[in-house]
Amino acid sequence: MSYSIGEVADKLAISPYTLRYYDKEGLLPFVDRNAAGRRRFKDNDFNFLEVIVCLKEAGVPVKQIGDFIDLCMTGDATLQARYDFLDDHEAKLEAKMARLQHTLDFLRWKKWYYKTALQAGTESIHYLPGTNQVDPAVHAEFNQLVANGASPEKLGTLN
Amino acid sequence: MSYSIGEVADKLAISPYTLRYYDKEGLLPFVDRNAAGRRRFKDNDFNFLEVIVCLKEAGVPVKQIGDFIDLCMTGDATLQARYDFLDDHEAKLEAKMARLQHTLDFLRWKKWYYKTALQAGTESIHYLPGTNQVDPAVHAEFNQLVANGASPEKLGTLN
DNA sequence: TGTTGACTTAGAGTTAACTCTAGATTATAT
DNA sequence: ATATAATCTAGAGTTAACTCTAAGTCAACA
Repeated sequence: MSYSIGEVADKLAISPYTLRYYDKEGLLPFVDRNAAGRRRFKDNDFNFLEVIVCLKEAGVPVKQIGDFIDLCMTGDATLQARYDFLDDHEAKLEAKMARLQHTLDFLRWKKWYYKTALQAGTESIHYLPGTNQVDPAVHAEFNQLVANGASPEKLGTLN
Repeated sequence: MSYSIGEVADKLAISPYTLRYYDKEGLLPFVDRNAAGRRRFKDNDFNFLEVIVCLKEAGVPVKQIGDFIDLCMTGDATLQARYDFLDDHEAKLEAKMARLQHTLDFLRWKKWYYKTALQAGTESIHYLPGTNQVDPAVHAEFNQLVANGASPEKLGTLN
């Protein structure tokens, strides 16, 4: 079986423009052309495409994805380099996910901050007496609740 | 205590250029100026700044962060809107982290693919006999190993 | 057999988020 | 007192990743 650029675009939920852009940037050297010069994707090409989509999602720049595809086209001499590339980006992705977990924790504490303000009808319950400045103890109070076993993803939930 | 733009930039590990850009985009309406027109950040401003940094990390566009800051400056009438904003972006971040987890799983399976190819000295051990196409059963084999209790983050590790 | 609609290329346009330059002012350190 | 460093604004420049336009080719259907 072979597929047109439009069919592939539909399957991957990305535009034909984007696929042509990737091709221009050297990400799709494996794609065949028919007699009229039109791209014909093979079943095996989806193995490459899912790697491209994965690396995109991982935040790898298009240019570097091109480097990886180059390695793939070169053959067995680059197996180690390809492994190292993936190993590197696995570590980067793990680091990013750890950062995002902290971001999520912060978002949940802020939701709790607003939930309690909402219940009081005013944000000023979190201020230091007689000021417009947030009492640093408020965050500590939230952390205390979490330390005592409360679920952070539930603490800030309304109702 | 008050802080110059350079001191704040150092603390947050972002450039003064970027802070001025954020100010231009309306993210820092709370920052005071001294007699010479220079920005003076207060201790309480760091509460706003850490929200800005958090939303940035969560992938919220600068313009939308500006909308949130506007709500903050308006007062208690916007408490619900601010809660809803954070709730929305919490959900989006959770969805993103789930996608990244799938991406990480894929990266690990590909590492295993190259680890085993490396041990064999050639990628062709994963091809269908007599072709240059990857055997779909290879991925199933990896999933089988994981289902049998192997750790995905260890399976693709060298040594 | 014509007429849609999908495809081709080259190249221009867009957007977000910086990042920097120029020219002026102000603060700090000998 | 003076040189160096930090700050200011307005506005220009950069980069990545698309996104689209124009002008033409090709395929499928009534």
